[in-house]
Amino acid sequence: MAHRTIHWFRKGLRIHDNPALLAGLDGSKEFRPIFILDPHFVSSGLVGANRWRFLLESLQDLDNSFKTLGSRLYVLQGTPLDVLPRIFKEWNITRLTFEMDTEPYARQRDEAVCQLAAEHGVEVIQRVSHTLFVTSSVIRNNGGKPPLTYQRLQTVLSKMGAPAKPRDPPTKEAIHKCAVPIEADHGAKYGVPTLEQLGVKPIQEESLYPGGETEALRRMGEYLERKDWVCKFEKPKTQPNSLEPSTTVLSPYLKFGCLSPRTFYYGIQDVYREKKNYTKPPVSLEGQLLWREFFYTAAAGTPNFHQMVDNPVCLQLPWDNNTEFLEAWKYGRTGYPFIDAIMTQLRQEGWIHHLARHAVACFLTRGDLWISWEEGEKVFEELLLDADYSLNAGNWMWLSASAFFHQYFRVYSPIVFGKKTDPTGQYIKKYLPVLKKMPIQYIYEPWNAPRSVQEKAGCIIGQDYPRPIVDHAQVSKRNIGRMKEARACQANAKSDNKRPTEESQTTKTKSAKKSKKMK
DNA sequence: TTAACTGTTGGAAAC
DNA sequence: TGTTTCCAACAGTTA
Repeated sequence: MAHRTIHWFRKGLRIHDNPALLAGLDGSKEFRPIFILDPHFVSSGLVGANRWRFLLESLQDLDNSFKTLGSRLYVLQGTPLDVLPRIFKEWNITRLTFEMDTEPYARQRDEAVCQLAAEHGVEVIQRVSHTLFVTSSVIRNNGGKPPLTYQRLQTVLSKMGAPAKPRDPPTKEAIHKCAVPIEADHGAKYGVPTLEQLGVKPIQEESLYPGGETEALRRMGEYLERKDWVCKFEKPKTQPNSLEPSTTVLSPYLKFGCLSPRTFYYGIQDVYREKKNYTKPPVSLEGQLLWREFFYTAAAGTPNFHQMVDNPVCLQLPWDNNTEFLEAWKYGRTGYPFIDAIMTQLRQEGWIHHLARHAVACFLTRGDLWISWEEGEKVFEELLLDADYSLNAGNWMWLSASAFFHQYFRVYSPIVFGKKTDPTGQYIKKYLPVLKKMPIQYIYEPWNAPRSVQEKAGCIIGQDYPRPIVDHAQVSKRNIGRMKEARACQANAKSDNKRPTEESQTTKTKSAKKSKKMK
């Protein structure tokens, strides 16, 4: 039987290595690729202008690809649960294909969609291609629990063999034989909307990192050509504050699935095969893809991964509520130029280096402001082009020493850390032009500049640029103490919970004595 | 010539 | 994928 199929793009905005798309084309007499855009989502403020633009550019690129293959992308406006039943009927659909998504929101949505499809007699095909491995298989191979250390993940993966090889994009013939003829008013009815049409005001005039599969593959190719660089890549040695990115900036493309992780993975393997020596995970380029896999697997196997409460892997901490501090951090007004420059780059460009994320995340949470990592998670979710449920939550827990990472006394200094790779503060001057004339010996701590120096630099601290909102030396010390206390408290609670079962033979008074001793 | 002093470096430990 | 402090070792300087 020949199908009338729609392939539903959500992530996976690409035609290369797209097994669900290929499955949709197979055995179809009618085929339409769709994307569902919910305009109500625009006003939610959850997605910043830069990422909206990235998405629209990616859709435009997808539409162009289908054009050359003899079809078009159908962009439909509304919610999936409204749009899908309508087009099931209108187009007489018999089959729906899409890429598997492990995020809780997506799972819930897809479950409802599967039910809807069943009601309409529509067959559903899902394929995994957003991660290197099938997260549920990794979890199964680890005894039903997600690996919670990188080492453990590597052990489990070593038993699972290599990731599946990427699939070729569909041929023109494969599409041609089932593409529905495009109507003259396709653009008006199903075209990709512009930013203006969505009512989104751009932050930058042009995209520093344009969205789309074409740009993703170009960018990947550009970096893979630098074979020495690929083989010598060590993430901790790359710079958080270089004027141009010191890493690939492929993360937004992986987030939206403009680039297949498997295509990138095998691209890296090809380079390694040519050279004798190359770096190894976790610091290598391949290792970065495995970090992504690590957090995807952890998130897929942990309830409430994006929040502290009812999240079994997350340390429970008594964070402060402090709107004033949070706003200062969010808008780059902490008075620490290194922190403020990073937050400015994030807002303007939608991408900051991994270690820059470390610096500002540590500052917001356990280092300085003692504000919940969930607040930072929300800000990153809005502003990052590569904002990704699993990686965002996982890394925020890591940096706040709430999960995965526990050496809470390792605190980044908002003054010292940036100096190592940018002693003259070029990065700060680029993003905070108000400090352009500040002499380099004061650029990381301008409040120490004598009044005459501030005047000469045209930047009075407390007037043209804020005074530091906290004294790092003071608050970081206090926060380490709070962290120590919270961890001791939790350790006690844990052993108290365990005791009755462990010592079921002994009397209650004995265990009470013991718990007193421990304090 | 050398003991005493100063400053730098690097490694370990503490936070 | 931290930073600071402390101390020993060492080199250079001084009286």
